[in-house]
Amino acid sequence: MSETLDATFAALADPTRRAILTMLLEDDMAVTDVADPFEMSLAAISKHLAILTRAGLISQEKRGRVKWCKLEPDALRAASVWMQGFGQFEPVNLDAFERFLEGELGSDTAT
Amino acid sequence: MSETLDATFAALADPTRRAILTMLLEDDMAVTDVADPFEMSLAAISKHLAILTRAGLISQEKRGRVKWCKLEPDALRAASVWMQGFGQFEPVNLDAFERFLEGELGSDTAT
DNA sequence: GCTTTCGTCAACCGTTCGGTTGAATATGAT
DNA sequence: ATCATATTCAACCGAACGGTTGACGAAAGC
Repeated sequence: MSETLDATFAALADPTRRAILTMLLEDDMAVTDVADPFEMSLAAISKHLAILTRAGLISQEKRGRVKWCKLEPDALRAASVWMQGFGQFEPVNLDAFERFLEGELGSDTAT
Repeated sequence: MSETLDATFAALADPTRRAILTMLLEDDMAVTDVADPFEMSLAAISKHLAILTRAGLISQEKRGRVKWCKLEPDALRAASVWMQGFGQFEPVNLDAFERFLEGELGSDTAT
């Protein structure tokens, strides 16, 4: 359990990996497409994806020659709960977040 | 902001440091007392405390020859809010989401 | 004063991390 | 069959990590 937190927080400590997770929020992606926006070798991205997979934050499924990466947000729950234990701050500052979301959904309907 | 998250998550990725934070949940503590339950040199604990301080997760104040360590749970907000973003499964515009987070956390964004 | 306690600093050590390159392995397309 | 695409593997690199030890400075105690 402690090892889970180790792996989760360590995985989240890298900006490239956080960016990857954010990209996967939109949709599942192939490894090559994940790598595309980064100025870094495919092998490096492959390693980052392996770390995210080991932490359980994503899953990878090979279909044909393409390996699809899928966000597994449930893996964040343990870490989130741990942090809530320190919650002198509000669990979620949801007021602002919801206002943000409403503005978002109202203005940008392009997708 | 990205650097803040880097530092926060990296600081949280070590079980010793998480244990220290948990101890400080109870009360402020002197460095020596923090080190006491660990089977590790004082210097090592001192380094861990420096990392936690750099991440803003604790503050240290020297009174006399004793340096007191105090939990600063607000520093967890940035990380917590970031993770909450993965709990909401609306198709969010992520650029706007980033801007939202920056506005939310603007107070602690070091220059 | 001298000594003890508190804490950091500096140098070192082995391991892990984040990246590179080049070769290797599958699978798909022609 | 051949060629191209998708992805990983293996070896390597420099930097950072987590720990140790020993010396050091600053504040308290006797």
